[in-house]
Amino acid sequence: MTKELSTTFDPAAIEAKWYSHWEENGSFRPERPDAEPFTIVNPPPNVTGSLHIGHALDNTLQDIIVRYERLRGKDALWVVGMDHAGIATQMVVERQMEERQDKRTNYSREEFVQKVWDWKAESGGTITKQLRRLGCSMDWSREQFTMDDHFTKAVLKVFVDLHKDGLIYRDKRLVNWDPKLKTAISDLEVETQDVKGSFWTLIYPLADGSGDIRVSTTRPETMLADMAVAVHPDDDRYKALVARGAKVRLPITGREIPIVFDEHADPELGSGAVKITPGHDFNDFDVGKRAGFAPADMLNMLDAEARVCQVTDGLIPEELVGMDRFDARTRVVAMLKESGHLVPHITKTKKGEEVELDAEPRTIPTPFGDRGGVVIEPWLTDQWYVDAEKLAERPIAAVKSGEIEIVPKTWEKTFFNWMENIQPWCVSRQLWWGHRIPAWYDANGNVCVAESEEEAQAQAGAGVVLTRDEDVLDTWFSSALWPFATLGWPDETAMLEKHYPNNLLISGFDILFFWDARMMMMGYYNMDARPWEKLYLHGLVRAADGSKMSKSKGNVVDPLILIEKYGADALRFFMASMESQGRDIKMDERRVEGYRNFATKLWNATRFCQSNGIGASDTIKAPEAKLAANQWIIGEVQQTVVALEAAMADLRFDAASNLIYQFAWSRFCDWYLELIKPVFAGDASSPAAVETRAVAGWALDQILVMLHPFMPFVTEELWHSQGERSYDLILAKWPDPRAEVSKQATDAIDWTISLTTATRGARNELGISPGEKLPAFCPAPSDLARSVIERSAAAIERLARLTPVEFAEAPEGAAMQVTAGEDVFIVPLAGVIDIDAERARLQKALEASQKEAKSLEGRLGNANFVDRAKPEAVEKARDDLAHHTAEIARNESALERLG
RNA sequence: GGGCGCGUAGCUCAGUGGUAGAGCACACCCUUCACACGGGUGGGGUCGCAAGUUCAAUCCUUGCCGCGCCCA
Repeated sequence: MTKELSTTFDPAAIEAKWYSHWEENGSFRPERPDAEPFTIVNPPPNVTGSLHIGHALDNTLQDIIVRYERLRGKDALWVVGMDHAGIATQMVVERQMEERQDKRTNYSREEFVQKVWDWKAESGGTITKQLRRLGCSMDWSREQFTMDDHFTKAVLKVFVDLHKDGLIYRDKRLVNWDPKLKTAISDLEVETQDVKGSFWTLIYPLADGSGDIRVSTTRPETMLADMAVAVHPDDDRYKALVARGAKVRLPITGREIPIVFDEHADPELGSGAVKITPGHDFNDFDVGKRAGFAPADMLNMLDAEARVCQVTDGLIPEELVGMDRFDARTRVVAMLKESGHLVPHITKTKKGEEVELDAEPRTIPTPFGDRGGVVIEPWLTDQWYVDAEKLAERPIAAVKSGEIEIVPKTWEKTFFNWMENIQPWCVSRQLWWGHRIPAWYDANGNVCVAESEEEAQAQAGAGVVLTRDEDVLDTWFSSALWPFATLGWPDETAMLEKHYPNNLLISGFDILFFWDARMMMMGYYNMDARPWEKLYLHGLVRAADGSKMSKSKGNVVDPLILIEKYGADALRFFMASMESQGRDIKMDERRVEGYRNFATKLWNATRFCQSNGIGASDTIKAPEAKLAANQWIIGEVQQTVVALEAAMADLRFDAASNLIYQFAWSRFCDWYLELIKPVFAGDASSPAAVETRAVAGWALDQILVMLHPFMPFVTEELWHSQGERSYDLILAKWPDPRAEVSKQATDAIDWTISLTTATRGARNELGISPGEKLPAFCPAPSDLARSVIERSAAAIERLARLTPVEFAEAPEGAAMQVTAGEDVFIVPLAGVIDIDAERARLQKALEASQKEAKSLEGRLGNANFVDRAKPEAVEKARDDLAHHTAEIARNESALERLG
């Protein structure tokens, strides 16, 4: 029994109902122990996060794939969970504390961490509810969190293993330091932005008073910790100075520093000499090391908040100590100017007047922390580093050999470029929220790395007092374990056995390095196998004007609002149909609206079916069909399934969604339903009506199944509205028509369609009412035309609105002419027709054919073409020419008849 | 500076070595018994520019112009 549908489709009314139905019934991961596994892990959203449009895209694509594979009978597992997001989460909780005039350091570490857990319990994980709104069918029963106990166990093991293998080590070197968050961050978390700045030139007097040397810098305050001046070894200007061991006496501090040779100095740039501050600049650090300074001896003039602190030689004037780095810059420049150690920059105004500036204005590429948003300070500290270069070897080889496929392939170059030039990965963070580093130190600074304090103690020996490392690990260190730690690793579980390697990963290209590449490294290292077979990278969702969406610009589009307006199905379909490989998606709300209309169209088509007794089909195989229209739609279903499967195999979401859209609307609704209407006008129990109800019900079911991955809600609702079902659509069987369709039948329908279209066009141009039924004459019908008209006069009457059609010469008089295939129909319209309009119409068609024919003749007359082109191309040209030649004749005789 | 991508109808986008398509928008017609969130018909594009390869280029090659992103 079908269930009557309301006349309008209201997405909101059905979405919540079906989602909870599926979830409560365990439909997202039914028991399929013997089925082939299909596994995909969801990029774990931050526990602090809420659903933005990028998540909507990413998760829609994954859900389409998972629902598709589930329908195809696989044991489809979509792993879901959240990331503890060290910095972001700690920031959220600290900000809340600030609002209450409270701060983290008012609490012990344990107390603070407990507060974070409290926060998570209360307000974390908003996004998990929102993913449900989108219809995502992940396995919530196994929801994961990167701070779960078993995850912590995995993280500790990886750290200890890497340490044992020498792939993780502690080192003193410059790191990217975020003075706002007071933690180290990795290279990837630094964003370089161009900032308007200045380029100052300083005068450094030689210590022996014999002259001076000039250096230029964008960061003059660092001169307080300068340890050398470098010049190029081939720079003749300075060879003598270096040879006699000349030294520089720095202004302000009075420190005496050497002049050294180093390739880093560029003779072409300014004076060719550069100041060297090994403790505060990445290049200078290397120069300093080459000049013989040990990292431990490098001067450090900034504290964790980037305020000036006293250096070990105590030469910074007291008035500067405690100053913020930018205030110190201003002050140092003023002091240098005052003492005559600043070279003014002379420039001309637009009017040509000379002016003197303290510095040359310049655009400076400046590093910013992606979280804290402040300028990053290269800072000398002890941190833990992962030997990324070593871990990158197998992922590089895997992508090269095709063991891991990156889709679209264009990303491979970017991947190799980064992986082949990878730097050590700084993994320690000076935070409290996260996986605490499993390293313990004795009083002398000796380190023991172990999975537990007991083991560390055992390593150190009884009685030795150990202190645990205060730092936590980079959040990406733990999320890199996601493809296997979520399956139970390091325990050897059945889940792990069955679902690792995963089949596919879908992520935005923006986390290719942060996450995807690191999953590859960790997958090979810990599992000795690729994390997934395929990596699909999609683009960004941009604002309607093509700009990046950002809160500060105020141009973000909230996916939940779109869902409320148009329904989750419409938003999902939009995402899928816009997702072509290698391109960003520009937001276009009109399109979302269009896909809402599509859902409504399908809804109404189903209502039509119901009103004609077309209900749920009970067969996967196509029903037996004799009628041409029924055979035709079965053939169309077959073709659509094949094309859809091909598109899905290639991860062409746009092609896949457009195929099902076109089939449902342009084939099923526009033609098939119209073609079968006459069948229901007669005896409802006739064999034709019985057959048609069976085929129509079956075809509609196939649409629902094929569309389900894209529009899960409306399809499930319609599925059940069609009658009793032995299973929900989410767990239905993928189409498998297995039918033979006669060419005669499909030709008949194709011909009917072309006759209908031609007649409508002619009527429209001649201003004849579209509904008016007209008699027609077909003096020389083809076999096809004769059989269609004899068998399906009702369809011709209804669609082309031609009746009766006589196989005879048309009477004399004004008439319009339409053609279908090679058949000519003459429709007498004496007294009604506008002869000039018909003449113009025929003339236009004649000219179009003449133009085509001329071009084809030209091509066929070219011996080069006939000899060298592919035979199919030549044959097609000949067929086309024959067709156009016949068209010309038909139009000419029609014009003749008009006189 | 290096790398990548894009430029096709008014807009958002597909596409193929054989003279171009979709959705929306637009124009006209239709309140026909599923649907006006609809039906029908139509207009609209020297496929960024130039050269080359080819019988044939929107598609392949090179250069240029414009736009965007990533890395240094």
